[in-house]
Amino acid sequence: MIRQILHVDMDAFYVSVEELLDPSLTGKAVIVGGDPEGRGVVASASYEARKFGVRSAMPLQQAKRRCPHAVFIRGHYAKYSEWSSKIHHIFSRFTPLVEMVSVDEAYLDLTGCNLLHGPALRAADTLIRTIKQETGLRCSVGASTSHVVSKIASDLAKPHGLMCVFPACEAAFLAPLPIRRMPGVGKVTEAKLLILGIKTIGDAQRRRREDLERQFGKFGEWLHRKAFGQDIEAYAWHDSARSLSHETTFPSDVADLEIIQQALSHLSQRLAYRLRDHGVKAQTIGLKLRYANFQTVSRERAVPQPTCLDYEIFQAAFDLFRATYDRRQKVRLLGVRASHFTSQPRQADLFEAEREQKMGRALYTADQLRSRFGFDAVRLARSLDKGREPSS
DNA sequence: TCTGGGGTCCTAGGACCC
DNA sequence: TCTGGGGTCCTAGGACCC
Repeated sequence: MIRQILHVDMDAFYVSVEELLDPSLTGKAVIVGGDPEGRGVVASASYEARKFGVRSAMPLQQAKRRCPHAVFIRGHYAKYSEWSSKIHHIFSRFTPLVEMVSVDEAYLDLTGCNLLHGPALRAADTLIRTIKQETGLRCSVGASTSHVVSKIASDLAKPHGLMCVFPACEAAFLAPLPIRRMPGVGKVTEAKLLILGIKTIGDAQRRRREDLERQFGKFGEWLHRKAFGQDIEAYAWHDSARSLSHETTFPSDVADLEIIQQALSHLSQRLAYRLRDHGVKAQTIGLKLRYANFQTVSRERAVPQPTCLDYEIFQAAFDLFRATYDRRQKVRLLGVRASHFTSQPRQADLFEAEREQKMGRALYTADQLRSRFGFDAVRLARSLDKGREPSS
């Protein structure tokens, strides 16, 4: 049976949701990301803003220079998730085999669904219309026999388009495209490939697999296969997260230990809250530290006992910080990461068990409040900002 | 130009064990 | 005294994606 894979990509998703929330934005240059004077980057830009050269991941200050009249919006991320669920729901009506790769992107496996939805091209067309009709959102779709090809096709179809690559045409379709079009080939890899004379996907097709493998290891073998539009596996698909993290970039670089401690505490609390929400404990806690000069270091360490407790995570993160920090430099960013999850209960002596139970009760109450009123409704002592009343 | 925040995966060296 | 080889785990860093 011939595989039928659709890749669906929402057009300017965040901006489009903002337009639904506030129709007066429609047709304007809109940039979601935050304060244009701050240190953020563009998360999503309307097509009107893109006319001025504004792109995703561009520093907001630069976007402001290119498009001074744009409306800058911080972003309503909870709303984006809601709309993402609505879209997911529509996808599920076409096939049970839906892989949401991010809030605004999914693969649909329609293999064997011909009787239900007709040929892939028709099914894709119906899908685009249904989404537009039921949500007001627009999307682009790629259709082919594999994930890579459909992904690249939907990219070329943007905005609001549909591109179908018929069976046995995959390699010929890919051949003329620049190698950078291949998902997984970024700036760095592109540069390495160019040195070897691989400018297009067709160039990669003409190399011997063994040569690519010798030069690039596992990646070389991967590239050779993908260049012909072949997927072995659908996706490296995990239903549970492998790591969770929070990080923050300060509005301006910081040397004050008090502020650093507060930030680490706040990040630890957010992280712990999410670990409990996922029902897991972390065996490894990590710290990310970016200096003013953008030099970035990370440290991680296995903790004595798996944990999901605010204070223990903070302790671990702060220990790593003290062992790592170079006092001569100011800090731009701090991050805390948890990984190596276990759902196993930990062994604790009686004293520990009692303490943890008390702690657990307090945190349970805090979590309840947070899920109703938002994370910052409850703050533990260390991250209470000086001179500011806690919000509850 | 001045570089977010949340993730995943891969590589490579060293420790450690058999 | 000089010296294996393989396997796995841990940690740090980096490329990439949205």
